Amino acid sequence: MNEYSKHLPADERRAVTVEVVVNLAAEQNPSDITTSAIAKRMGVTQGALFRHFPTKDAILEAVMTWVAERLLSRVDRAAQSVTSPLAALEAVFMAHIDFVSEHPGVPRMLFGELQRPGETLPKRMVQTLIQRYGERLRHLLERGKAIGELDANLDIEAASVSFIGSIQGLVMQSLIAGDASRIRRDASGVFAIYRRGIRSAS
Amino acid sequence: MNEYSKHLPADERRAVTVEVVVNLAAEQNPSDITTSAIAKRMGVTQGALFRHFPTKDAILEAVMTWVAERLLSRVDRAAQSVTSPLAALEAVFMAHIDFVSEHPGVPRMLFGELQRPGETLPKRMVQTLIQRYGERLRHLLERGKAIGELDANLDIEAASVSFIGSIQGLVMQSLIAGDASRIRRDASGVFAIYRRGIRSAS
DNA sequence: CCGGTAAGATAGTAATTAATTACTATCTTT
DNA sequence: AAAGATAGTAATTAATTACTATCTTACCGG
Repeated sequence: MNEYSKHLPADERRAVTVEVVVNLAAEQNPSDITTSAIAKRMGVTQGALFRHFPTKDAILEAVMTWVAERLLSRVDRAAQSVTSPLAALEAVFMAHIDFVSEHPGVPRMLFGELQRPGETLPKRMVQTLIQRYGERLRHLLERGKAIGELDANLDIEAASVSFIGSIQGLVMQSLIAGDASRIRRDASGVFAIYRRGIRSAS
Repeated sequence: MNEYSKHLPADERRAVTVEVVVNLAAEQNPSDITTSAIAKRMGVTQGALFRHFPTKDAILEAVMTWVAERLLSRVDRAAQSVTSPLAALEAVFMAHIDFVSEHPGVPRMLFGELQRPGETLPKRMVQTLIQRYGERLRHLLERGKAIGELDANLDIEAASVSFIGSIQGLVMQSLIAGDASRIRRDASGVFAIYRRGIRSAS
């Protein structure tokens, strides 16, 4: 009765599909994931996938929905766990790091989607996700500035870009080292520099 | 007698090929660049490519060599233009930003290569490039620490990752906005936060 | 227990990919 | 100007891609 049994109800099959894509993205270039590879990993024939999704892009859409829900809910939970904006930023950072440590393929999928030419739906979903993520960051940064916790002259936009960039840098480093566990190990050191860069002088 | 004329000498043809790949990478997902697309852009048939390169990967190798030479020489020149390590870091940052502004496809190609499974030669070349880049950064960071320009407790490794991450963050931001010129515009603000994060308290 | 249906298998399609072939056009050298 | 070398063409290859049409099986409510 595990998820590898044949003849799953359609919604469970779709859920399994999404998980498999996320797992495969951790192992290879996300844009090279084929429907055959997905089906094989599920223990199902390739054609069977199209019982549940009209196109491959529909699969990617489902994955993006999955990512957006999981990531944003974690980030929001982390932000609400503390009152200080600066502490909230750190909690968000670590929650994000936890997320990408568990799912190393996700940031690479997002980055890959952004590079696709034209206006695909999955690409739009990624843009929306990062935009919403950025709003939360800017909100925290503004609050921190207002209560004097962050530098009065802080460039909010640059701070938001740097925040995401710090995570992206950790992801890239783990790719070079070929070691996903590096992300978590180096995270606190990287955030320490970032914190020093944005907080008030006092 | 321009570069689009037919019947180029082999070395010129190879040089043009590399340039075309770099340009194409700015417009689409680098891992989706086909040999047909490269040939078409050059005004040559697809098969002609294989007169000058044994495989597609050989083309990518040539591109990586091109990138490594250009990027590292620019970075070294920038670092030598000033004596202060902190000023050198800023000069390197801006030189790197200039480079990716002129060649927006390059950081995406590197990132994409790193995601390929197995041990391809182009992938190894990217790892070597970034490793050599990191050595230069760590050297500057150590020097800055030694002369008291940078924070005495600075985590060199984290500072190196953050440096590259800051650039990666700018690249990602420009992808989301679909506007390569954003990289240059936001660069100084992002570096300002980074500088604040690493320099000594005084 | 049985009949209908949802889920999967089988076996295709057309398009695209990198790479190879036999041949031709164009330079270069003597 | 002849002859050899170099560079490019056009067509074709096998493999792989996303997707589809048809047949078969397993499950579930009565």
